[in-house]
Amino acid sequence: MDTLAMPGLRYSHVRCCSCPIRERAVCSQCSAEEITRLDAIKTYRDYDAGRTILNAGEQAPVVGSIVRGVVKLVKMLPDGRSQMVGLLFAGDFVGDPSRRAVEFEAIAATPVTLCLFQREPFARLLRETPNLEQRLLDMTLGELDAAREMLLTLGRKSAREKVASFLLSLAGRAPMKDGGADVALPLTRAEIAEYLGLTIETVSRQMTKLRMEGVIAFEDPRAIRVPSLELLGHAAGG
Amino acid sequence: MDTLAMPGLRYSHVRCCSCPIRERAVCSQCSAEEITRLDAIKTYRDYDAGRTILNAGEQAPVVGSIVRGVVKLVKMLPDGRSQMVGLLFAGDFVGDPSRRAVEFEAIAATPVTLCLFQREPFARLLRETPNLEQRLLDMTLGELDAAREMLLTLGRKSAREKVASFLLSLAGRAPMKDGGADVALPLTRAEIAEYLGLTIETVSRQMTKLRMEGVIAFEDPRAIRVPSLELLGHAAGG
DNA sequence: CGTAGTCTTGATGTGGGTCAAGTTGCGTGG
DNA sequence: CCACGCAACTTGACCCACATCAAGACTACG
Repeated sequence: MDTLAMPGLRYSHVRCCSCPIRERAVCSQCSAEEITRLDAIKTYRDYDAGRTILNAGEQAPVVGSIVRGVVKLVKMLPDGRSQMVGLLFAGDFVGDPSRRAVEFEAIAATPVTLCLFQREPFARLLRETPNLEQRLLDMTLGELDAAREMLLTLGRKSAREKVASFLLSLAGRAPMKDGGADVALPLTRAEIAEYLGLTIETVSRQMTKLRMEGVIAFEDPRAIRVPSLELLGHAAGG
Repeated sequence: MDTLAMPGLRYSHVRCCSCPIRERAVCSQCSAEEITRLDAIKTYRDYDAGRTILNAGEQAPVVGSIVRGVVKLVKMLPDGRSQMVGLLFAGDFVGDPSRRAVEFEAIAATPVTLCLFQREPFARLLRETPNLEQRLLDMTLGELDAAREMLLTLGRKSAREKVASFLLSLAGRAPMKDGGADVALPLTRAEIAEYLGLTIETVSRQMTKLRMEGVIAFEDPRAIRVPSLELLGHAAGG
């Protein structure tokens, strides 16, 4: 397969020791010897924003760690309605190493670099490497917690609280500057709506309202400043 | 502690080999020798319906398998709004063996029997027993899938579809009788509403409507008959 | 300079929440 | 045995938050 001929799908190589997610990815608890074994079966791959990484219903041929960028997990109903069911960042793990087929699409929301493993060899290594399996279990429990937090948000929060909650979760990852946070939004309004179970228009209106009230300030439509995390947290419903 | 003095909290003992969830619980992949080690640290405990098993915010002292009954996981907002974020059945695992504090309450929705382990000894055994850890990872991935399915339901489905989806998921566990399913509802209307992000009244109205249309039939308020899973599936939005 | 994508804003409609009343079934006590 | 209280459930009337429909502003790009 001539990958150079495929737009938005490029390969590159990085040694694990200089990998930006070495400290927090699924491999973070591995010994030097274990890292060597992982190194032997890994591939780096780049995806353009919008590109599909895994298809719903298929048994994914690969799993991997996000080295850079944001990946969204999207579920669809037969009539076309869609709901984002996960949002993954650098260090997070994509795919299911057991035989199970994923029941959602994984799509690059921004330009993404993955550290990919063939599913089968990785699953075998997983079984032989407790450090790897323990870390994956821990990360999966973390994902489960995050999904449950989203259930509360989708089930019980108002549109205003949903938008504030989303911005707050991003602010938690953003660089702080004199008491506030500068947040670059990795998602379009349509994607935020898809994430929060709302429409584009409602998201836009709530962001405008939060801006009017001074809870957030806009640099441009895709970048906000949060002067007080506490204030935003209050708008998020506690 | 004199447990006999505590109403709704009784101890009993069952040998693992005659345990009803031996084939599907977290211990299902364990060897006879590993089961012996689990047996040494396990306790059976009964809970009356409504009793709290784990408190939100606490580092749970125990984890365990559901031997019998239904456990609900509930998250609360500071102002009192609450959302069920999980519904667990016989064989399912309750609690987080890693140090993380659970961020929800686990409550017995029906009379429940748990096979309990002290968290620390179990976590240690987990690290030394790949069969146990692999099974727990697999079960956790299953829970994550279920949570993501609920995200789609809460985010995008109508009240009618939500109720139908809930009944359909129960029908999947219920005994079949000539093409249909007889479903005993383990939850009150209030709990169903808490699960689906609705109010009691809306749940009641949608159930009435589904009954009028012949999608379901009532034995009594807590038991329904589903003549056609396909019909119900259609009402659930596919 | 035109076209397309993103975002905002306004007008209107509706699904489901809120409030209120009533029914049913059950356990408790007279 | 019935009277009472309580919890679960149902049903109706009304209302509002958010969806829908529509239009327009802004930017990026060929």
